[in-house]
Amino acid sequence: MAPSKPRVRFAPSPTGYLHIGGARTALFNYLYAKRYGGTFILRMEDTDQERSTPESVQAILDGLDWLGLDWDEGPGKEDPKYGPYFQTQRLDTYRRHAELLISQGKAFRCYCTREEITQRREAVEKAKGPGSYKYEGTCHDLKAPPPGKKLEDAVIRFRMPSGEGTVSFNDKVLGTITKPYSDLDDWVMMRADGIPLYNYGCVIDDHLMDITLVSRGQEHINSTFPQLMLYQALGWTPPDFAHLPLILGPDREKLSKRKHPEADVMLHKRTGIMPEALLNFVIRLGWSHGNDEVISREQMVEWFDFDGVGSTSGVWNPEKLQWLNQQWFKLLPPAVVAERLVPFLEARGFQAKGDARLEPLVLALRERSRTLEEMANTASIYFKSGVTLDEKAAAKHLGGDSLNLLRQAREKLAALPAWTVEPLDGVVKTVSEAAQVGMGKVAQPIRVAITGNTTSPGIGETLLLVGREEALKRIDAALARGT
RNA sequence: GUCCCCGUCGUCUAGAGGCCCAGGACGCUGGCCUUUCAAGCCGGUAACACGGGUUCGAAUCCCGUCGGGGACACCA
Repeated sequence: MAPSKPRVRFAPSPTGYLHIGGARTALFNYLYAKRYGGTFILRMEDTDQERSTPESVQAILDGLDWLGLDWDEGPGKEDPKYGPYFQTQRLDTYRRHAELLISQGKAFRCYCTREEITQRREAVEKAKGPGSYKYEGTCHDLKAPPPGKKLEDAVIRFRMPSGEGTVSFNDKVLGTITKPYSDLDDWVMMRADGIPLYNYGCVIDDHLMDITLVSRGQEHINSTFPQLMLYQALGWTPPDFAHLPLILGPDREKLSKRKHPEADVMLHKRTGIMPEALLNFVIRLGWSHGNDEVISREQMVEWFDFDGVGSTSGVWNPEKLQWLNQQWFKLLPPAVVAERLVPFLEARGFQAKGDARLEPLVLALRERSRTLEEMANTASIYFKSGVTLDEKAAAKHLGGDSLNLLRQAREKLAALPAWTVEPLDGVVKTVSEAAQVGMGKVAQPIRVAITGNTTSPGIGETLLLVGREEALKRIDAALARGT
């Protein structure tokens, strides 16, 4: 059903970090391209001179890189046929097409100043009449600059066809959407300085780059109509469109950089969410495949299509994100998780790289942690020297009889030929059986002594992770403290 | 204000006229397991916005109401 070789794109404007909505748009486009053997293009819409920065370009590249969303064409992967993928490097092209449209009477130069337009708009809005402001057509039929104005002062406006008419398109997720000409007006395509505006540059590029399907957020639905008018004026066949449902913040408003810190993709990297989990979470916001929840990259590629995309906006759900992260802890090879954990450990001042305990540590903690940050936090007691005892825990488990049991366990532990899980756990068993008490009576004092607290992985595992020397040292400290 | 989109458990969703007095997942919660905490397993909680139609039959189709969101720039 899909075009045999779709060409899709992700076209962010580099005005800040890569945000979640953008990441999901990129994901969907990426998956669609992969699924149908097409091409995924990255195009930088850097025409906003005030806000675009090289740092933002880098931030977006870094974000996509972290998520593993690699592009086939774009910055660093130029294709000679399509030219540069930064809009500011394509200015000639926009100018050329604008001149063509002017010569055909499909666009015109407008000399109204920004101030004048703003004034008129405000007047209309104040009047509280029905409808919103529409350009009055002041410069519609000018053949030359009016007195006191120069050709270079003019912006270029699109000329809406006169008369009745409607524009419509069949959206791949929303179905047919129609709008009457009367809702549209002569919009600005290009500023006097030759910088194209979104609706203009976007169309020119999408067509010239042979884009077959434009998938973007639903906030762009209304801009599709003027864009369609442009395709028509240029005599070009428009691509297909697929408008994605929005992602909402906890306040149920569109997830935005301004109001929602969680909109920053890299924030999640910093808090220890893994890309597999973030992608998994984000794809389930607005797309589903039956009852599947935990979905791998391979399955996404195999299953994704726009017919699975829903039309209702989804609310950001941090609990589910964390749950998914834990699922991925358990799905990924321990070595991979360990590698990702290292920077978090190092940030806490531990020399973790190359430590042989890393993988056992992941194995022990992945069922008890939802983020790498959390894992690193609970891991810190295995890297520190010595331990601070929790008062309540010590009071409960390091008194009288418990101390005796701990002493017995300490002797057996010290005598062990091999410091591995089974014999370690065996000590708890032997000591408790000999003393005719439950295993908890023996395990808890040990646990408190070596971790300072009442909760940890299994005693054998914990002893192993702390290490023979350090464990005995901590037990001795606890023993000494009790006497 | 105008235009556009949307409306199934608190949240993400399955559902494309009878399989649904609505299924899964997160969360919350009861139990089991158990040397602690988790994890796991078993169970519970909770929804078709409302009102009219159409139909033998509607969460599914139509209309209206209400509610939510988005867009209305020489930003993208």
